[in-house]
Amino acid sequence: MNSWQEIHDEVLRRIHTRQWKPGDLIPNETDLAQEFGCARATVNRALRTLAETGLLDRRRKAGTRVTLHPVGKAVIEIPLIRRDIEDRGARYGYRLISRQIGPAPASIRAALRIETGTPLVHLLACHLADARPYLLEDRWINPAVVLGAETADFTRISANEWLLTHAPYTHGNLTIAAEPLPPQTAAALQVAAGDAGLVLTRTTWDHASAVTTVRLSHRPGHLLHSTL
Amino acid sequence: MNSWQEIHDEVLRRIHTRQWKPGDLIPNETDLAQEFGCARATVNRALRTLAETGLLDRRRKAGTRVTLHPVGKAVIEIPLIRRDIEDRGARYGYRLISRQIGPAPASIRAALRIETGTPLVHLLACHLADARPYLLEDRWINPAVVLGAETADFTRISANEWLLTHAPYTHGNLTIAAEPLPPQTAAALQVAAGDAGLVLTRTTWDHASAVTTVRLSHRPGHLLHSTL
DNA sequence: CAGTATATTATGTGCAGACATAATAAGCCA
DNA sequence: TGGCTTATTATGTCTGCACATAATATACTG
Repeated sequence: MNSWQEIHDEVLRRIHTRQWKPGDLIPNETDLAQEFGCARATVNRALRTLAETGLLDRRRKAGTRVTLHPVGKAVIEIPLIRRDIEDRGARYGYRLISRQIGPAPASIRAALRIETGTPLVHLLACHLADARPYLLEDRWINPAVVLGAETADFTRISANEWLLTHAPYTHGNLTIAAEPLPPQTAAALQVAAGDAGLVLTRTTWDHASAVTTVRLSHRPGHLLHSTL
Repeated sequence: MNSWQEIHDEVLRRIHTRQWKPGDLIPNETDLAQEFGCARATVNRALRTLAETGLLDRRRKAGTRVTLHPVGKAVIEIPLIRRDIEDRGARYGYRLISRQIGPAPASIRAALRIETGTPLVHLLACHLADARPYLLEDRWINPAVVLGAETADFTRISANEWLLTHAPYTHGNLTIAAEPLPPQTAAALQVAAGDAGLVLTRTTWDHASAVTTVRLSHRPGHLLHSTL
């Protein structure tokens, strides 16, 4: 027992078998290192990893205890839409519906924390799986931050793909909602208006500057999948 | 520059400023350690962390390169429902609607990979925020794995809460869908049938044994939030 | 020239020791 | 007793070194 993985698994076993119950204080790193016959750094790596997954609570001086109410963390991977579709075994297709440059409505300006009058690039595009509408991309790009956004040819390459290589971001946020699809969206997806669709809204930032905000509307029945 | 965080940030900066572009091979750990004036282990920690977030691709002997198409990873935290509601500043309430023990329908048996005839505990309960329905919990528990599930008093404590301290799990999965809420669900949530609701379905396992599967139906308009 | 054995190389990990840091406990003084 | 200072303790991290492991490049052999 001298690899951090083995120690990780052993500690996990003790938590699962309730040898160490939620709320319990577990032995300190030095003692565990002695028990397992390894260096303290090795124990540290194992416990740190478990703390990152939320199973352990660690505080200097206070010690390490088993988390009382662990919060499950589901990681949702958000791949390139092309990849997403191809990974499902379908042929990828893309069609630009509209492209405009001009001022944005208040809701978009608020999301991007941008001043009135700043012109944005607005794109509406449909991603197809086996020639059937798969999802609608409604995107606003801040050309003041993303150089070349005004001149890029979005009829050939999707903004989703173009931005990945032309507009790095430092952070962002994502909201997931179930919404009755509005008429225009439903029409583009070739479904009935008002059907329940999964809508992801994502806004990304480069430090303090808003890069882009996008609203991805999926067809009714679409599932988002993740492991715990 | 001798902490792994500083090195992490500096490497991140070089990726963001495109000093190192997607697909580029970056210097090896030994060289970076020399450049930054620190130990190789320190560089390793920084690069390993970046690789975990998906920004770097590392392979033995082949070296480290900037990921060509980084996959965004959104972490969705799934807290105890009580906490979720209380964190939103509302008063938590809970009401058990029904409790039955018996055989499960085929769809549930399939999800849990359980044989015909195995009796399961079936619960239907409503979680309230400020006395208003917040979400409906439709749960099936495998009492062969979860000791005490048949006798626990679910009128006082929600299964959501009880299981957390009585039924540890090793892994599980989660699917997120937008669905028109069926009449019974809508009635329990006091909304119109057919409205678009966000439905999370979660199944958890203890090694090879299914622990429980649950369907959480949110009120229309509910948002799931996450950072990138 | 094809196929296999061997060397090389970059990352992955372990160890012992040291110091840093945060949080608590103990001691002290008014 | 209340509030401040000081010791103690567990985790956090860095260093220098060693060896393990995987993937690739090179040399060799039939």
